Amino acid sequence: MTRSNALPAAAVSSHQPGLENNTVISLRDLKAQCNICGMRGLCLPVGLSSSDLQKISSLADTHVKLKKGETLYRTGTPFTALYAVRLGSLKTTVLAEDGREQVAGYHMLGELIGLDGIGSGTHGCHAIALEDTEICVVPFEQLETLARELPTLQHNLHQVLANEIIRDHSVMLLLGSMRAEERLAAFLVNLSDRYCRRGYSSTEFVLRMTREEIGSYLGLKLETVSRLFSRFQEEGLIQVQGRAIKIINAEALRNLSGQNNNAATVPPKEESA
Amino acid sequence: MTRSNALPAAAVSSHQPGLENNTVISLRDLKAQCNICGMRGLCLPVGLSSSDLQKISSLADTHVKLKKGETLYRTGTPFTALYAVRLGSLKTTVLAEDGREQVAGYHMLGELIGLDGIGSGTHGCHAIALEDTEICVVPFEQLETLARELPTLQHNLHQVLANEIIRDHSVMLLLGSMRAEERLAAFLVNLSDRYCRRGYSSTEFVLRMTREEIGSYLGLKLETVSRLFSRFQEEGLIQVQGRAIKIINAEALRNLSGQNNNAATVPPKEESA
DNA sequence: CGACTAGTTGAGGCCAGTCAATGTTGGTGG
DNA sequence: CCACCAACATTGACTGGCCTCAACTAGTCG
Repeated sequence: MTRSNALPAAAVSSHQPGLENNTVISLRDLKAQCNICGMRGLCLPVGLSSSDLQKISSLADTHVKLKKGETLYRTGTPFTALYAVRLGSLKTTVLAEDGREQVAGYHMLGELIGLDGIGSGTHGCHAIALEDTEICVVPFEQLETLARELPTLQHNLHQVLANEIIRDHSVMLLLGSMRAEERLAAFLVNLSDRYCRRGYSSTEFVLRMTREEIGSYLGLKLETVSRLFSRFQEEGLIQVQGRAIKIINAEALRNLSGQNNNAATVPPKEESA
Repeated sequence: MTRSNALPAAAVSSHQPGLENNTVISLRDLKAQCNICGMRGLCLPVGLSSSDLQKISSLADTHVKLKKGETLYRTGTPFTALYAVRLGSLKTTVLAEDGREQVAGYHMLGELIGLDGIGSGTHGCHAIALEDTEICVVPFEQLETLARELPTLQHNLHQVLANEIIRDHSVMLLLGSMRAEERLAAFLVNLSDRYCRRGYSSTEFVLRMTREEIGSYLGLKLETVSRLFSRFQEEGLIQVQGRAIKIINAEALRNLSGQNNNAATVPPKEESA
């Protein structure tokens, strides 16, 4: 639990969030501001002038590096900032009172996490890096202040929050009314879409999480997940080699998942898992 | 689909949302502003001066009455406003692409719904009255404008959004890792708490929804719900008479639901379902 | 009164969980 | 470099909780 307080010399006056085991670095010198950040269109929906982006990027010039397995924040720690994933990926997990833990979401680059802390002032879940990960820290108080000046930013923030609600609803639908094979298919389709949107292959990717973590997210046991991977392979839907996945029959997967791919009529929208 | 355009004479200039089969009435004359509305502390977390409240209440002086079964908004209809429940209750339901429908939440007086529409500009679920219901319409554009002037209101709005995310997470936990009896117990405990917070009995209340709707929300079939009600009664946990519920052994229910009632150490927070 | 909806209860089946044995992979230190 | 270990993954046999199908009851409304 060594807590790094090596704050950058930057003008960010926000209180340092409860980071653990992390290295805090300043990327000011690297000129890694939001307007040259590749994630710009994902993090904050487009529609901001470059001068506005300048203001935002000056907000978020604190960065954090996490090694695989390290924690960005924990349930109950004070909420002070939102976090944008610049590189890598994380899982968020929620805890039941009785100790049961469940993966609430997987987050990859360009996604904003920590939103659930706004309500109570403390984080409502754990965020743990699934691989070496780089995070952009956005002090929330300052974001709120800036949002009062920039209506577009304000609206974007509201959209990000509302999209998280939409995402949660689709997970509820998955958990509440889909069978195991449908859940796993939906999971793969979702990952595929998100990789695709980021310019990666939609058909070949490497899972960053264990079978158990997948199961936790989908409300299944790890053995069930493993069996389904094997079955999907037998049926020619995918090829599995450990965590390496190759999608062979995307259409069949999409049908299984309940999302007919004539959904091309619907504009693809950012939806994380 | 008769659409009432009987807008009140009030100064609300917002475009009328896609209401269906509803009567729109002005309560200006009834002086039913937020600051005398009994729901003030629930709707918008406290911390606003009375003059600020005045501004907000002038925003929300359009009211809607729904009869049982009527729709407040539908999936896909344009989002223009948030809705506060003044009286009665509603369910919201989400639709899968393949037509499957699932109850996403039950909302009673003092709760704010329609939040999910912010993201895409169209509603992401249906909202249907479970009984005769009165709704307070809060035009969202104007709310955003006002939020830029009133930091407290701005923050409250963020909190309401974030609390919805928290709530969804607890539903995900329920659906993903609890057994049928635990789910139903959690449902009853949740209702009990919410009635209690509103000054109603926490031990005797009347369900506003069918067994099927309960099942849909909990990821169970109606027969399972019915059987569990019977079993809970046999075991002396509750008394059931159709939709009338009397909780006999609240502690046992709470234990079943995974929320030990020593959770009195944790400040009870508003959490809808 | 008949038609309809909501709810209860029973019998049987199936999907996913549980338990257990074995195989595979990746990191570490000698 | 390889042996070793721990974590991760696969597969099989069996179990059980919830679903499905079905019959019946109770209350409601025209």
